[in-house]
Amino acid sequence: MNIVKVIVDVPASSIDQTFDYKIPERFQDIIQLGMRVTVPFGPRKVMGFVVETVNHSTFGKLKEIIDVLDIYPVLTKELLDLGKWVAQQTVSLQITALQVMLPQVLKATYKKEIVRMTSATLSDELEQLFAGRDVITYEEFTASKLPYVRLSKAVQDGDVSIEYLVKSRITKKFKTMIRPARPPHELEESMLDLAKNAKKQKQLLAFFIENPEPIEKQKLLKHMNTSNSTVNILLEKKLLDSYHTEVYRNPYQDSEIQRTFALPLTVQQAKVIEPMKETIEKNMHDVFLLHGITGSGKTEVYLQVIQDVILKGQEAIVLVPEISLTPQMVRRFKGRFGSNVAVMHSALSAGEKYDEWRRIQRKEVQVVVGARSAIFAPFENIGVIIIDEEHETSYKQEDQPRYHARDVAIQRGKTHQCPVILGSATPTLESYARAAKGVYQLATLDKRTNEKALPPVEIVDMRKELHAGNRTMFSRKLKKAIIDCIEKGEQVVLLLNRRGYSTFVMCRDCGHVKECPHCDIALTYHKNSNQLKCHYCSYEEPMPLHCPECNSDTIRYFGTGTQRVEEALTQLIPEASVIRMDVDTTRRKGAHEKLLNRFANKEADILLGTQMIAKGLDFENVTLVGVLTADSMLHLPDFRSSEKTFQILTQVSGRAGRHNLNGNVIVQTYTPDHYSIELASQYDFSTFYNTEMKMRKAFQYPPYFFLALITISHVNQVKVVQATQRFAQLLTKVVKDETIILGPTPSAIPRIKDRYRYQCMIKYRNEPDLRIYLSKILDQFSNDIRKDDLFISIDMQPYHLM
DNA sequence: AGCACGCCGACT
DNA sequence: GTCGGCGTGCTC
Repeated sequence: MNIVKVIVDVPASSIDQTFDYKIPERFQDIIQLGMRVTVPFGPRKVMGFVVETVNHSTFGKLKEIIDVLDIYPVLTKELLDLGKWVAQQTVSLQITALQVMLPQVLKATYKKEIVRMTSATLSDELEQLFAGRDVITYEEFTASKLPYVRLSKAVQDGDVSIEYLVKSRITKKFKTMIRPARPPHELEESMLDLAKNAKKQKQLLAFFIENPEPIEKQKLLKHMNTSNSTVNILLEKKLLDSYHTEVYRNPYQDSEIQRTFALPLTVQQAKVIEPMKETIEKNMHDVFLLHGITGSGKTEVYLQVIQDVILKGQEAIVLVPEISLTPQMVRRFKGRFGSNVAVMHSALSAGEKYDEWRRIQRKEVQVVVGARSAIFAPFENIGVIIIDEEHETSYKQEDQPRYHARDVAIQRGKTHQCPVILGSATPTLESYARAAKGVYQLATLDKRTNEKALPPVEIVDMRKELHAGNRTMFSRKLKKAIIDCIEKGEQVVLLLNRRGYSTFVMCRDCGHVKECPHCDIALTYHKNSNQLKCHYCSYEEPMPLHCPECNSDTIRYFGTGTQRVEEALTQLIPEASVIRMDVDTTRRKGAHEKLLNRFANKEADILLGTQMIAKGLDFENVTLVGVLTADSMLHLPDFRSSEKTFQILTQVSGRAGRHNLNGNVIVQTYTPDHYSIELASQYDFSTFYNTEMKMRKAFQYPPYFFLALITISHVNQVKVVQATQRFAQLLTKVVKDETIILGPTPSAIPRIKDRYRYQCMIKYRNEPDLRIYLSKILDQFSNDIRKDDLFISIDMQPYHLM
């Protein structure tokens, strides 16, 4: 085995294959599958992953590996294979699929340097540039505006050389440890030799005689109430010894979390958990769809399943949507499994993520709780994979590789022969349909653990409010309920379903709406800065005083941002104190938790927010949940809009009356008869499922059809239309007759950053080779992509049709 | 993707 | 002759 096959870090479709390299003698015993290496690639030097070791190559003139970047492989054989699978499934590049499995710090960065190779005098220009140094950066050369030929000439003459550097961004954190340098009895002897007044030194030695184990310097100083100098004296006398050791950054201070133990299960929970445990016991793969209403104790089921897996010596992956990965949630897992848990969360710093990842890699933990990308945790003996809130759209990655964590989970479940548990109060139609067909095992929890009924939901018809002369965004009923609630000393959660709504600016005289000059989308008004901003590019401009069209001064902003609701709320109910949660108030790290803590401590009567307040929050004093505009997302051009509306209403309703107090839910809408709103108010999932399935069937959408979305963009509109047309035609030739190809149609946002966007939708039932067709067609466009700046994106099973 | 190489046209 | 611009082809 002296040859390796390497996937190099060059994201281009023509490079999406392995390249063979010889292993030089010095790396023979070191190199392993899944390690990162640097290799020569043309004139450059790039990072690559070793994906195979072989004895011979069909390629003639092999180059040698330059360097090995890892001591331990960063990817297992399983993950290498999984990377290939992900790339195939999502029609993306293998290198992108492998990169996404690793923490950011392991991604290589490249630098070029120009190194002086001779002591002889260089040309005047170069001497000036080097200014006495031996090495300059390539950027310095570019900035000097010297012709490139001067450099290439000097390289040819051997006067200078261009060095390609591959750097990694790893940072490690160290701490100083102190330990006795001699055995206790020798320390005791030394203690007698110390000066009489050396009280602190004696105390320190006494401490180490009692506790000979190494201790962190910081802790020692604090514990002994002494200073650095005392320790230093003892270090100099060689009585103590100090050394550095690496510390993992621990974003959650474990010690403060109280341990919890398995709760007694309800009859339903016990019944549901049985087949799961059996599957784990027998090392079998199966997919369970755990359909459990809010408060039915899904988490306890997860915890006890994981407990079994740990006892078996296996590992567990738990996926949680980004927004519900709150400290509350983390505490539940750390409380049960202590430091045996790693947490993977996007709010962690790059260094923290790397540390958590290494704890997994080194098998220092058996459980990982994390958002989407935690599905790639480098465990080797997985016993269960759990996906909580299975319906959450954040499990689908929006950029390449556009994978869905659920699909990856099932793939890994198959290789590890372990169960996958999908949990939700409102499963996706896709999953529920599979459960109905018997592909997944359906497990139902329809009783709450506290035996309390779900809070009653009241629908308020906002059209009637308007007719009755109420022009505010609060119905009379909701207003009264809020006041009553606050009077009783209880709290309110208000959901502003803002998607599809934003604060756009319109002239009341002529109806002119301010749009972004680079994107076909209305600008959004930001009150703090009094600026109009585009949410798709970085464009911004000051809020105009007069309409640019008719010069009228009646230009105003419309829509219901959380800021406006807050203002209206304080006007309507001045005595209420409000905490507002949206992207603006939660941008800062930790802000999210702070706001929630303030609300939990009853520092405010009302928590007002967007989607992010609908998930998993549990406040015992909340008895009223209000939804201001239930139907705001219903009119979006998205075939899942009914499903999403049903989900969010069900989720947020579950926030009321979770404990001793009884809850109430008020839902305001302009379309009270819509089935998603009506059925959500009755918590009737199965009727919703049946109704929605009929719609999906009629309109040929998932789960009856699979989707693939091709989006093509270019600055020239004609070119985009032509390219999209051609793509559709090429595809039509190869697919089955029953497969539907729609388009070219302009995308929902027809222009972003001055690029026109057209798309083509593929609806299919059975096209085993579709991905191959797509990549072949993509190859036919390679010239346009490379030279003409054409951009083509392929999204299999898209979530957003934009 | 990046880089070299080669050809061409423009400019000194 | 010198330089930049751009099309082409290659990367184990």
